[in-house]
Amino acid sequence: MPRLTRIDAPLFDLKKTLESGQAFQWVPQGGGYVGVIGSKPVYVEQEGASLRVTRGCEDLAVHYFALDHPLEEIYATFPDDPAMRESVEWCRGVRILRQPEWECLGTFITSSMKQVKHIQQMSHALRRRFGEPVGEGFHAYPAPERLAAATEEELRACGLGFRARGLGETARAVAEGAVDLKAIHALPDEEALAALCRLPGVGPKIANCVLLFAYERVRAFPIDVWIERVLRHHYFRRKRKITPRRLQEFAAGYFGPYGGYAQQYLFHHARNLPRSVWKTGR
DNA sequence: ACCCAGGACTGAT
DNA sequence: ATCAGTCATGGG
Repeated sequence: MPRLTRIDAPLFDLKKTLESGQAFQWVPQGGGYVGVIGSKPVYVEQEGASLRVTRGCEDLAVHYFALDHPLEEIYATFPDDPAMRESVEWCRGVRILRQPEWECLGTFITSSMKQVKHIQQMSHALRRRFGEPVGEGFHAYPAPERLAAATEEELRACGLGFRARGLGETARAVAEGAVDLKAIHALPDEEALAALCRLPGVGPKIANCVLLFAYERVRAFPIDVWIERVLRHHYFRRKRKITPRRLQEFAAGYFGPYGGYAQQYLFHHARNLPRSVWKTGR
């Protein structure tokens, strides 16, 4: 274990943040977590209102864990309703990470119709198989050039199934320069969403995840099966015919300028409720 | 053995 | 514009 440095991390919940289904690489170890930020192997653990991280990775950690996000101010913008209050109470301290663009895009392309546990497995398989070693047995997320050069069979061997084509083709588009992931930062939300949706294997849900988790578009509101359940259950209990399009419009207007944060809290809270909650009502 | 998962895409109404 | 069918895989 490398030497650790303490950094301030008020109003932060490391465990819930890393287990809330936005990043899929972190492995519990020795009371903390191990993973890779950029190209550095990192160990991080929480101790009260501070973090202890691998020496030399302090700045990386502050940026990656978004310790500068004003959480209390963000909570104050949330709508005041029972579902939102319960989610904030349970998820207090969860932060929306700043992940590298390609790493986030790639992993979410593989997320389609997969449970969080499976996404973690595929992500680790891809790193081990194609990622650059960064020391201590860790691997960076494989560069687009590397995945572009892989055959679809090799990608499928990592458990990707039908997602292999999307990941390979999108890797190719990025590697060839047909898409500039950095340039998307300069686009307004709608155009950035459209740009991502043009990539193979990327639709509205995955594009919104990437906008939220890599482009700091804290208003982006990805709607997956869980969030759809939450929205229908809490906000459209009696209405039967609500189209996905209508749900998306409601979310954009109702949850405000930090809708993405609200979404993440609703998502993580709902996923940790007992199954029996969802059996009745619906 | 079944069920479902942080969906996208295609082709038919 | 909606809608069903299809696409693979593995953990509960």
